[in-house]
Amino acid sequence: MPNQSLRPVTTHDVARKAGVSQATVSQVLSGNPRARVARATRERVLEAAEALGYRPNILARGLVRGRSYAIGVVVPDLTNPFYLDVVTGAQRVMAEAGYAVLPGDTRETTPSRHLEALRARQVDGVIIDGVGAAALPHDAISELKVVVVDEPSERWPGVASDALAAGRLAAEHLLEMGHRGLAFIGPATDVHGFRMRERGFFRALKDAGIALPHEWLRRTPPTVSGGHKAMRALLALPRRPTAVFCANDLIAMGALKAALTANVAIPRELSIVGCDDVEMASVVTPELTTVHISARELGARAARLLLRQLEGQEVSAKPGKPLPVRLVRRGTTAPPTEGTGDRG
Amino acid sequence: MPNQSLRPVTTHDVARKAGVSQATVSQVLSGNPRARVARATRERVLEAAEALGYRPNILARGLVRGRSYAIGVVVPDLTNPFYLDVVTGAQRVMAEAGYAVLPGDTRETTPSRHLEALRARQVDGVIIDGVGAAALPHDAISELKVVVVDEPSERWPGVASDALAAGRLAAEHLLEMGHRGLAFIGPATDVHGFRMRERGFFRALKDAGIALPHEWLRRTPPTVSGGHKAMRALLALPRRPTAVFCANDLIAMGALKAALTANVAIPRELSIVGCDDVEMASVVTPELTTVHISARELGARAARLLLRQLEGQEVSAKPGKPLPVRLVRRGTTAPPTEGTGDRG
DNA sequence: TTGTAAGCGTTATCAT
DNA sequence: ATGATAACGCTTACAA
Repeated sequence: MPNQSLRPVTTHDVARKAGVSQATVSQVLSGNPRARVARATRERVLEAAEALGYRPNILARGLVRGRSYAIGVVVPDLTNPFYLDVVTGAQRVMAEAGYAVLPGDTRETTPSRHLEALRARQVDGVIIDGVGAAALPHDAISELKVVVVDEPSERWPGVASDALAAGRLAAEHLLEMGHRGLAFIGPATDVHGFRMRERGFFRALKDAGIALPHEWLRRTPPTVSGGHKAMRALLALPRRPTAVFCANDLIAMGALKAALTANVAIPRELSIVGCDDVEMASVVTPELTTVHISARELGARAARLLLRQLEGQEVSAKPGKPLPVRLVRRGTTAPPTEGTGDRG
Repeated sequence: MPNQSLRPVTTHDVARKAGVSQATVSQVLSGNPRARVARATRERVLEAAEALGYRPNILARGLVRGRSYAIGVVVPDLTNPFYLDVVTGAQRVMAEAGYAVLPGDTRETTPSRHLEALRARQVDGVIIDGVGAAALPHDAISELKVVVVDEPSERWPGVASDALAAGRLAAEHLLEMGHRGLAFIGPATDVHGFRMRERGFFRALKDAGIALPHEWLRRTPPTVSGGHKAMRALLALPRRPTAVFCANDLIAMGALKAALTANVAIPRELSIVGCDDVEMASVVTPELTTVHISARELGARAARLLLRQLEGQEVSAKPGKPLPVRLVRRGTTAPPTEGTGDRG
């Protein structure tokens, strides 16, 4: 039963027990590559540490090394499973490297304020996703290694999903099925990822020679209730679209709910496609057709990129290959039915 | 533009600028209540700090005070919105008190290992929810302030929801509607909260003089896919129940999905009630009848209790009043229909 | 009222 | 190969 006392075991305790100096203990235990310690001594130290139940004080280590071995992850909404997965993905790779992750969202605070708190904790870096990093005050992140997700930047390196393709895939799927009366629901935002999804969608429409009446472009927060409201507004219109692309699955599920509640047959009368492919997308009924984006992989990539920086490697801000996305056909899309929707 | 250099501003820098000693700066800036500093000096220090953009190094402070001002929260699965909300609730109150929260789940690690990592980070305390704290090795949490959620313990203080009532409420609702062929889907677990939900349910059945055939008691992981599988098994039985209580909403939503997929009319042929009332419960179709438990409040209470301990107050392990729960009637429950289900 | 100094648990640079 | 020793940035007696 190691460490009966209340005071945590320190290198001094280990040193005393092993009959060596504290410095030697540190050499052995800190994994210093250039540590030249006699085999026998090392053994003795290791044993003593084991026996006493020694665990290094990461704070103390951080103090002298000037790092905290912790990073922050800032997302708009942890309640959105997509962002949660980004965090989870990052957490897994950071944990392996011995880093802690401080996740936080900006629902009840501003990104700047959040960054502020993170810096007070001396985090070594941050991963920023979906909060419009470009608009951040320059000094909010000085002294910090940064990786941005889904947002090109010449200040910081970043990782991205192929958001443009996501929007295009959605549009092409609907177009191929024969839809011509297309609507879009998405947030009014400066968040690059969302803008690209939107742009991809509209470009594909344009390429197909299709225009979208302005009342079929609905702005709404990227949440379930946002999607719900937007769909209700859409359904109240004199002319209804035959299909709608939602900028994320939360919106799509809210929209689906609203449509179902209004007794609109999905997908017969109206097709819906989402984006993200969160778990719930295949739990709702009918199951949501959506564009799959691997949030965990995105988070993992961001973490690896951040790690490279933290380890002192120079990392270019030049964007790498975006994470591929793919359409997942499920139950909320079908060819438009004769006699329903917009007849031009 | 404060702090152009790369080196973070320290109390020394502030001291130099203000023309006082570093110790005085500390007195002013550390919020020491017994600090006796001349008004003029204090002003000068504050100004200098402001001008330089000083921010205290929480790690260094922690090192001398012997605390890290960080806590851990351990839950089984952050992907479950219920647990996420517990974390969020805790995070809000901890943040106000200047504490960071390190959330983590035990999907890919054991609680012990996780606690281990947390201790290495010198967290000051942990909130443990849903991972069977009772079974934790005693020394995994020595030196740590602990609050357990939904688990009575004479070692640690805790907060709890009224899980017993949750199960009972579900049963009574079904019973009142006239159901007699009742099934249960829940995890095989030693997690107290789940056991109580189950016990509350079965007690109410017993009080009503109703027994449940053993094949209608399905054990499954508390996840969507777990619920899905369990429901499929239930539907494959020669005799089907007319209603089923699921130990949480994830199970319930999986079960609902499976039933719908099998063309079982919900709620006409089969009633389903869940537990937790996560956001998605009212997004699926039909909307899930469930028992509402305020996860955020639970997390907030746990945090406040932990805070009290961290501030040195003795906190008894005696359980307080459990967080009340309430039934939310929605679309997945209805009286049993003649001619369907178990006719005894 | 202010400054000096010790020390928190480490790491890392030296002599030895 | 090992042990003093000086940081790291801060708090907190204690001395002036």
